[in-house]
Amino acid sequence: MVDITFLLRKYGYKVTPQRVAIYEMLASTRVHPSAEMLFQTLLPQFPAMSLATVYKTMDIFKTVGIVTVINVGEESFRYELTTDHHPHLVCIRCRSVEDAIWSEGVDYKPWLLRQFDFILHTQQLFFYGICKICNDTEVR
Amino acid sequence: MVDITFLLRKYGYKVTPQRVAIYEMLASTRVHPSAEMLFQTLLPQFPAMSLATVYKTMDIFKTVGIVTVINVGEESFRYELTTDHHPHLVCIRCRSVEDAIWSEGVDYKPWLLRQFDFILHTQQLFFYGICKICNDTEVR
DNA sequence: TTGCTTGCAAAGTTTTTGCAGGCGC
DNA sequence: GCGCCTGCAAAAACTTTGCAAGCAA
Repeated sequence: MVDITFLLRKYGYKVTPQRVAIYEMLASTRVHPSAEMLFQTLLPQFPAMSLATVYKTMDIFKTVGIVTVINVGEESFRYELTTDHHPHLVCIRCRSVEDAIWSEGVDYKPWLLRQFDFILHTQQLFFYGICKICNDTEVR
Repeated sequence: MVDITFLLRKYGYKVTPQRVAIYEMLASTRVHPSAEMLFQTLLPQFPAMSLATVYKTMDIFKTVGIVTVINVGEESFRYELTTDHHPHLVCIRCRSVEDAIWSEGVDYKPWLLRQFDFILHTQQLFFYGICKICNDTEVR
């Protein structure tokens, strides 16, 4: 957990209610919201809020490094607070995106360097399939 | 290698020069082109061609299963002919996307089912970093 | 007060859709 | 000849940008 107020100031950005609210929104959800989802969720709290503010805030959060952008093949991007690397489980039926715990994660860095002279910075693993809930509620 | 003529007919689609050319384009490159790249490359051959045709053809190819869509975090999607699963090496400097040979690939299917009740259909692994060429030509 | 931020609106990108003429079969 | 395809243009969806007023510091 990051002190968003401290972090923004540290990088020379001003602390505004919108930015704090967007951060708290991201910190309290596991759905990997899109800009539109964030916007809709915050609208009751900030009736005059603009989508542009969400995008501009995402830019700052990306710059500061606390937000990671993911794209699971939809039209729009989704955002999550940056954490240790973990794969995403994307349900091809309900479009949910969940985090997978990656304790048995493989370190591909040496392999990539040896085989392809490729210097690994980050990685994104997406698994597409049917999630537990969809499988349970399947029409049989 | 697929007989695109046969395949299109099999699914009730007509065989047009554009569709064949797009297929051959995909079969002869390793750059994972976007719709725009395909369009620009085919323009000399089909001066009247439209981007819409590229998109419509991609739809058909997806339906038929010979094209896989990948998104490495850019604004636009990239396309490749469907093959066995393999990770993609995305260079964060030159934006190139290369295939990695995945002989030592791990089968995550049992693990995902056991840990998350998740039924794996497909997967996408992206490794982001610096490719060999960029590393060699780096300004030191 | 200073100047970064916001919200609005307009513009920019990428992709989709509708339609009339054209071509595969 | 029939009906799917193409190319064009318009539209849709998402994101970015410019600007005037507002707020953080």
